[in-house]
Amino acid sequence: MGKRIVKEHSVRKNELLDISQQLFNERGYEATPISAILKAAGVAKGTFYHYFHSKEDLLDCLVERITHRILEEIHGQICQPGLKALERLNRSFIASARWKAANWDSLWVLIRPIFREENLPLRWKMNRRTRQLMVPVFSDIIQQGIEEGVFDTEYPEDAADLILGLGFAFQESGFELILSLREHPEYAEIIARRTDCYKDAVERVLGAPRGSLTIDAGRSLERFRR
Amino acid sequence: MGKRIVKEHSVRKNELLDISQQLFNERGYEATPISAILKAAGVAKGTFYHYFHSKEDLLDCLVERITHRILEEIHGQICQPGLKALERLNRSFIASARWKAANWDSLWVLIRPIFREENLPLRWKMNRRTRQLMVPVFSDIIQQGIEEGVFDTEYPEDAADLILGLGFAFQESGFELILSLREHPEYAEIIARRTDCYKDAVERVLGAPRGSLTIDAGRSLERFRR
DNA sequence: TTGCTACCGACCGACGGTCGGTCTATAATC
DNA sequence: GATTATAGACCGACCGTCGGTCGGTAGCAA
Repeated sequence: MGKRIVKEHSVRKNELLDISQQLFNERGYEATPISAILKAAGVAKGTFYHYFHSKEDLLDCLVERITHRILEEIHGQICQPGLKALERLNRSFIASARWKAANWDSLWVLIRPIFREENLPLRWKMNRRTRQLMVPVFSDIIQQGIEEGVFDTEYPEDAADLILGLGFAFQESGFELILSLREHPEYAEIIARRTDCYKDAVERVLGAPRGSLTIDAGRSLERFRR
Repeated sequence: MGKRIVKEHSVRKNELLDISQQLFNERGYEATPISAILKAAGVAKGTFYHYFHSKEDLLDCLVERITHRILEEIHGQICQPGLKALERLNRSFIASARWKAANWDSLWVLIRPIFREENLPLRWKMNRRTRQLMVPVFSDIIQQGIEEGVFDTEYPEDAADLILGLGFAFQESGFELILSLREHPEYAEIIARRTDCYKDAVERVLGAPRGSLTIDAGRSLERFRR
């Protein structure tokens, strides 16, 4: 008979989310049985289902939490009035990169499995949700940029969606390279080139002047090399 | 005691692949237990594992088969010598669309679940593999286009990858719209606009002249309306 | 005392995967 | 041509694990 420890609803829920996130990072979503979460949390099966309808519901909650944190990070950076569109766009790239860097730091050893195939559902849901949340933001920036005369595109909203899609596509193909960076250090060059290409593509899609954007994957890549 | 029907290796394997593909289309990959495949094929558990290492191995085989069929379709269209780069690119878009149209026709009623979330693994693997197979093809075309002076980009290979990624991103965001086309016929306009936007984006990324590409999602969309 | 909610854990059906073994078509041997 | 040997196609009972259920219990507040 396990001892009964009562906690406030939100406390326990966040506890379960924390543990799940960590385990998913370590082993992957599908490879992590609920039982492992229960054991790590010191909680019974029924308790889990008191907080989540299903395993997938847990994943959804996790995605919601993570994406909102990212969004807040970005919002904080670009919401100051008086910023030019280009500056806001660049800042959002930086904020996103910084968030990733911060989290990758705390995870580091655990990070690799995230990119491995088994975490596809998590990554996909995150991308999807991020897109939903970010399209209005980007759309707004692009609109502003058009008015400022630095961007040239017909439909800001669609352009926003395309850019985000482009980002994820870049990310996906980049992961494979990043993962094999240890065995093939020369890939670093390819990644750098590809990032440049991505930056260029975004500029072109937005009709922005060449070199007006700043995207550095370099920083966050350094730590993968060792 | 089931009767024992012996067939040639490749025959039985393709039979299993056909049945699996259909069932996956109908119910989704995860929601289709191996037992259902066995029942539909009139075959025992052991037989299945005689042909496939695991359920995921089956999925991989399926993806391999499908992607190669698409690639053949495209290859057949663009391999004729004497074609200009623009023509080859446009033809590959058309071939891809035609292949989809042909297959969507034969499935039609069954198509919706393919786009639903549960078939993510299949779609993702298909995209990934398609990208691997298509990058050299596109890269080649882009290289030719640069030499012909119609394209302007620094790294053909990276551009090819980005374009393909862009296509999948476009696809992903488009699916949601397509699925809700019945309830909201007005979305057709949005889809058309977005397709135009996508076409424009590809042109820009390639540095191709405006309006030089032809991508019609319209045709294949018509049948979704009813 | 009552009632609400966090919590428990035995239990279930379904699923992916294993395994020892059987049947059959073809080739080798006499 | 009959007999035996070999390979591999095929079988289905069985297993461990997983996601999910359910009837009930402990703690706390009114």
